[in-house]
Amino acid sequence: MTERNGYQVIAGRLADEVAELAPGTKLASEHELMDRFGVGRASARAAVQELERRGLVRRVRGSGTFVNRRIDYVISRERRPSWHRTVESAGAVPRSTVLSSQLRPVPERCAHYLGVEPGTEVHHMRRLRFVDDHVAAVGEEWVKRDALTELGPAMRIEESLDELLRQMGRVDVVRSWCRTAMELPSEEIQAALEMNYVAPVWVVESINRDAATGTAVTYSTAWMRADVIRVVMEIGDTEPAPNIALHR
Amino acid sequence: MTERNGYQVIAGRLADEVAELAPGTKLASEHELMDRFGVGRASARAAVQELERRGLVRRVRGSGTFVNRRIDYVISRERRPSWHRTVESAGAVPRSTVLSSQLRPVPERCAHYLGVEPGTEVHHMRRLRFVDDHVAAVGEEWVKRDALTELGPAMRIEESLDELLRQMGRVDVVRSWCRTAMELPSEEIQAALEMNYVAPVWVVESINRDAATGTAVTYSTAWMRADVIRVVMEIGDTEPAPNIALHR
DNA sequence: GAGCATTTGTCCGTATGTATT
DNA sequence: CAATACATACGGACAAATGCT
Repeated sequence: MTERNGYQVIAGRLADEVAELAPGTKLASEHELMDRFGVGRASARAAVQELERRGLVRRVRGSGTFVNRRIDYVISRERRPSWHRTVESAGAVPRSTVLSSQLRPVPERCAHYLGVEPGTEVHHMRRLRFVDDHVAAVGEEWVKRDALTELGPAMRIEESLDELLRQMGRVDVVRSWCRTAMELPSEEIQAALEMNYVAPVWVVESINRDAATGTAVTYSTAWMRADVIRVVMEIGDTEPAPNIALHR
Repeated sequence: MTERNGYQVIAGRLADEVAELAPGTKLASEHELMDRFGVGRASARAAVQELERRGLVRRVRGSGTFVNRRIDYVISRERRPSWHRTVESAGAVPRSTVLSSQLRPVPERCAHYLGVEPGTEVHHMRRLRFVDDHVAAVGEEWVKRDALTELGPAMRIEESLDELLRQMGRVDVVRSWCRTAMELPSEEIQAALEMNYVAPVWVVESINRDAATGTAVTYSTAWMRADVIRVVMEIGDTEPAPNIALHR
């Protein structure tokens, strides 16, 4: 008698093992799991899919199953989130590419946020963010022209927009408003995030304003893959405890 | 020629249909889908499971597959979230039950939050929340004794703790700090939420303080099923636009 | 570039278990 | 008790992507 099996039991066992492995490590293939646990392919497969649902592994057709790494992205009033710093401090390799950068007339909703007439030309930028060369997020940013004369060449570097505005434009940008939720992505976003399946993604909208004048300067929306990023959002005037371990 | 199929295509078709149906409506069974789309059980099943992953349906063994309803739970600095009001305004039926209510010595972390000695006796309460008689959330609340002499009998009613403190205790409670994230639930929480599978849940921690004195009065943690509740979190001093339709 | 083995993705048919009605 | 419906499982097959030769 081997033991009572069931794919849930196998998944639990594998989950324990995966917890001990470094991100990127390759797991046993479905065939190997079949032999190891004495089950059919359906069960072996179901177990690994269970791990995928839990966000513990990432599967690549033709290649294998790998231990996943998820990064905490903390959003709070005070903190200025930097993609590179966040990813690096998690021990991963950050990268970002500029997909497009140009002047564009603002769509209606954005115009409202920035407090300008719809159709006004503002800087518009799309960026892709990577973690360990895996697509993690796409973002869209709108910047009023009076905050910055030109955006294109300056943004070649891997810097945050806030940083740039503080240096190039002489604006002290502070977060004015931010909303986070999860949604099913549009097909466009899904394609940009290279998701070949439908799953909820984080949507982070934010408005930054000039600390001096109080007027809105940038509006941005970011879509983040939930299997790569875990958004943690904090509201509050007090930092309650430094030693909170949220995710074991 | 019928058409090219694939469970993703079937799922897409079904998703469109489900969008038109009222929450609670029963879907066609897997057998019926087999006949309708001319596929095997595996494909019909995969399609419906896809809808479940998207949060569009809820499946009950022995009973069937039903159109799901997900409720937005908005957390912001200003707003005092009321379970009953939130659920009701979404057109659903709220309910909550008190699992336990007693004086208990605070655990370490909570003591730190409330600013009391570990082991001090405070009110402790566990509540279960329902939406349309489906388990939606479990919460744990800690209240300092000086804010309220007795908690038990008063909380039989379906009211918010904030409300009670404002009436019984003469305390004006304001949200001081709040953190939201998603985590894989512990087995205990999973059981309380009646989840027979493992999936991430919302974790909302918050500290409320007396507006007058500024000292912390309550600390609470809530775990919410992501298939029932969608947490939206807002940080900000401005309400940017009244007409934002987040979820189509 | 072509060819090949590996690995996951999709699908079929069938069967049995288990909860609900 | 019986019918229904979802959950789990087996074995087999081919497709598609990847990586190596």
